[in-house]
Amino acid sequence: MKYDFKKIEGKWQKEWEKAQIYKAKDFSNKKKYFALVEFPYPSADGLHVGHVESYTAMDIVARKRRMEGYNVLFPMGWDAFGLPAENYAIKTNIHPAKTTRINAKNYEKQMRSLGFSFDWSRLVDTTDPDYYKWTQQLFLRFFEKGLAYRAKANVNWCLSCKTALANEEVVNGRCERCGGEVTQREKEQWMLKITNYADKLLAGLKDLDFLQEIKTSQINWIGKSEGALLDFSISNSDFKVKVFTTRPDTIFGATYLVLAPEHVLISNLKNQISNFGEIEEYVLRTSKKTEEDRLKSDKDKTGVELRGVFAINPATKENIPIFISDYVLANYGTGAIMAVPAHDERDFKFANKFNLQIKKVVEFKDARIFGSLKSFKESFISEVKKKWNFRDLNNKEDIFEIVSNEVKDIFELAKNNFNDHSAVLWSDGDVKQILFHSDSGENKIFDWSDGELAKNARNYGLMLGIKQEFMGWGNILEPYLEDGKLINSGEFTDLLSSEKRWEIAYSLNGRKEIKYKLRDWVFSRQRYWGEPIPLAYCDVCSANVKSFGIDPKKNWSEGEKLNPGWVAIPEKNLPVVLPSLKKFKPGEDGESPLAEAKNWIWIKCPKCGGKARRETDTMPNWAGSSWYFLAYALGGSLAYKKKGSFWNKKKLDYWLPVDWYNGGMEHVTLHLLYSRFWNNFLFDEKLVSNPEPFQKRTAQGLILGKGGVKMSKSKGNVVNPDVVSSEFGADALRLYEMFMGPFNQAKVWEVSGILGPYRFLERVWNFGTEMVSSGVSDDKELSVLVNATIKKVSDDVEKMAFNTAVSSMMILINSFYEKKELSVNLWKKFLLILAPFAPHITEELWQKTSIKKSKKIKFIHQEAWPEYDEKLVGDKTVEIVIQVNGKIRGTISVDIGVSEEKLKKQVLDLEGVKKAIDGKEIKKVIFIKDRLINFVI
RNA sequence: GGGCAAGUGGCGAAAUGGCAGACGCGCAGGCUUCAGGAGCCUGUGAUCGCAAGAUCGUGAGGGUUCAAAUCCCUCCUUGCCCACCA
Repeated sequence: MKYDFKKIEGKWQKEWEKAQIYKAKDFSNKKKYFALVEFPYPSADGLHVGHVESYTAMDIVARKRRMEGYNVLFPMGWDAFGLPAENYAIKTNIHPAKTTRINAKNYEKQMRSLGFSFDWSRLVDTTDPDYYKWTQQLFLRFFEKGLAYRAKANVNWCLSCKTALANEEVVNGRCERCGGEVTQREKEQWMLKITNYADKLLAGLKDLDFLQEIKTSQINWIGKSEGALLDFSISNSDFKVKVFTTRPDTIFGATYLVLAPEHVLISNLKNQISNFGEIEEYVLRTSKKTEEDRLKSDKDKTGVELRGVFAINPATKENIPIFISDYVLANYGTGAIMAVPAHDERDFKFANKFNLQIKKVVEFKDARIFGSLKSFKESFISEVKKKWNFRDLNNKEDIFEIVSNEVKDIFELAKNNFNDHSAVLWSDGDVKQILFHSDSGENKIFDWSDGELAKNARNYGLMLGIKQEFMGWGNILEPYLEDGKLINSGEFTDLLSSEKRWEIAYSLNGRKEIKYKLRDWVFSRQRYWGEPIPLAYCDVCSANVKSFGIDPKKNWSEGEKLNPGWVAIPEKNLPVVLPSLKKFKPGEDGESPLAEAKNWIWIKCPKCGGKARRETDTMPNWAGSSWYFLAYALGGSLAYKKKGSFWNKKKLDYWLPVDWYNGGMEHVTLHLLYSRFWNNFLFDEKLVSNPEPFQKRTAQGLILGKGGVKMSKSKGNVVNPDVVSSEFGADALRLYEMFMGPFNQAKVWEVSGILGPYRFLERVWNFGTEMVSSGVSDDKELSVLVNATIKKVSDDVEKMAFNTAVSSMMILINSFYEKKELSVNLWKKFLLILAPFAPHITEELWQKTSIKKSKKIKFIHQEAWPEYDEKLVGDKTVEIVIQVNGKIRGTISVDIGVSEEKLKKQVLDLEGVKKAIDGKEIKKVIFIKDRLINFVI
């Protein structure tokens, strides 16, 4: 009988669907397991092979968990708001809701045909008004608690289209559509105060089982840094400049200040600045700078000095110049820095360009001693290696380095151990000496604090890449960025910079301050195809809030107090449904397309009954995906479409947190951070019981097209999973994607690669239909191998080492073929471990074997995951490697657990070993039980 | 410029201190077949050798170790993410 995957796959997909075996039950005696994959944006192109990779992996996990007796929730949905649907609508005038519906249907069909065990009854769709009603309601919570506020933020602005652009629409600083120039333009927008949660989002990571690189990217994005705020007075003025620095210990080396071009001090000091015209011009120029220009000017720092004014360094009391430059950002820290060119790379570059004083205030704590290997006798090298941290720097001159503060001892040792080459040893530490053994046989010691002598020493042939500042002469060539010993620092001189960092700050009336790179989340988009922001603006209420201040009788929420005039649409009027429009294009003046819906905009103010205008901006894509996992737990569309209360904390408590979340590496910063932020906030609002939504998070590697490049329509290298599965079957496609390579690494799609897994399935089919019979009893060797494979596959799935799991099953079927027959018992175990990977073929073959069916259990996917017998995993005998001096001279097969003595006798009698040892004395024997024996001669 | 990965046969890769190249693709040969982009079997890192076997071999160089693809140092290359974050 031929392996007819088309017939088999369709048949079982229908049967499973009929029996509803993947439906998750709220509450159960079984332990729950929530397996989550990122829900896709249903594009017109259909499913991508990258989706298939992620879904197959988690499908395997979900199926295995069910077999292990868990109550599993493995849901799917549509993250359907987005730019492509909107752009398509602009082009064709077809409503995005319609295209979305068609695309989603196609996605569902494709996913079903691949046999994923999703619980389709819980499907969610972010563009469903019944869904985004809750997205809006949750947003209003942020608003009511004062976590949403209006502020000016930059948007990408196309000068020729006169519209705001999404980041995706800006390509190399130009508009994707018309190729016009893109600049930044300020616009008032809604912001979410994610920075309030910066600390929680950082601390919360600690106990989570995320891949380390994912944690790192979250940590870096939050970017916590601890610094000091310090005041610099301005000479002849009452104004002060506050600077933020992480290195207050270097303040004695602060030789100038730099302000961001937007800094208020500039206008405050207008009358005292003699070159104000020049300053104004610079400010104007930088404000016009596009992203592109800034990239170009990366290397070359620009700036202008504020002439006529000076700041006073609070540590040295010296007058220092003030500059403005766009390398200082207005919206980080205080928008002003103290520049320490000797110890900061950017300040160093700037100082060199403008010829400013560079003052060194920190130096290396230990001595760093360099020498040339050729200069010293073996005895010196071996002695030094024993006592100190010796590193061979592997320059052509064989330079080594020792980091130590025992310079004197090392020099003492060196004196007596010269070769007769010219010898070199130098140090930049406490003992500033150079030992030198000249060609004429003379030993000389130079004190290098004496610049002249040291220069002479150099002429003897000492220059082997010595950095000049180590020698204590000449200019500083590069800044020293690390901690070390303070110099030129008043009372703190000779103390350690790391220990005195805060003391120095406090002594100058500074205070500690924690800053984050993380900025508040710009939550407005000037777009049609997103959730309307459920707020309205009312002039009367604005005046009321402002004039009454905080009047408790008026019942103003925090958000309404924070944003005078802005009032929430009441819950009973949600959802605020997107009005249908004729034109979807963003407005010419930077307004959202919704501003064109004249009938929709004007409403009765929910607060005072007057005239109010709706917010016309919509929410960003990230909104709907910030809580979709909660919607699944709450029952999905069936639940949110039903009247009555959708939010059910008992269900959330049961299912959350997500036990395992897998998705793309491209979403491990923003989406992950945003959804953790929402969940943390909902926890504070007592709407959920865990601050952290995801217990474990992993990521798959990209699947690339030919030549290792990203798959894209324009390159014509997109692989359609439908085409592959109609030729080789869903099981073969699933297996191939798991077999391709390490799950978390980027992999290149190779058409011919699928043949291996396909042939494997054919072999499984042929063996199962022809060579398994009830008359055969368990073969001993095969029992052992089946056991080992169960263990291997069980472990590998947990590690996401799917490629080696598949290969171990290939090895197993190859061994079955070698024996030419197999017992039903072992065959069933094999089918069970293969079932999560290839659900259809295993179901068909399972049904063909003589199995007991019960009312409850009809399918292989309802059976229990096979256990392995630890005693049967290994063989009774084991191959031991025999080495002589680390080289392999043979192997020997012995009983497991054999002792060193016994093995030694046996091994030394072997011809090959005798020959290798050649009668020499055995100095040492290394014996690793059941692994290896190594004779050192 | 910064951060994070990764470099192993003709190719995808395995081995995370203990027999480098499992498993698969491709290739070569054999069996079977009217036929095959089918199935089964055998071989397949390089060099030398009829063979047994020997030597070399995991981006380059060095170090630690009885033993290194694996750990440490320096450098090179590629990919991804981020752009002056004090």
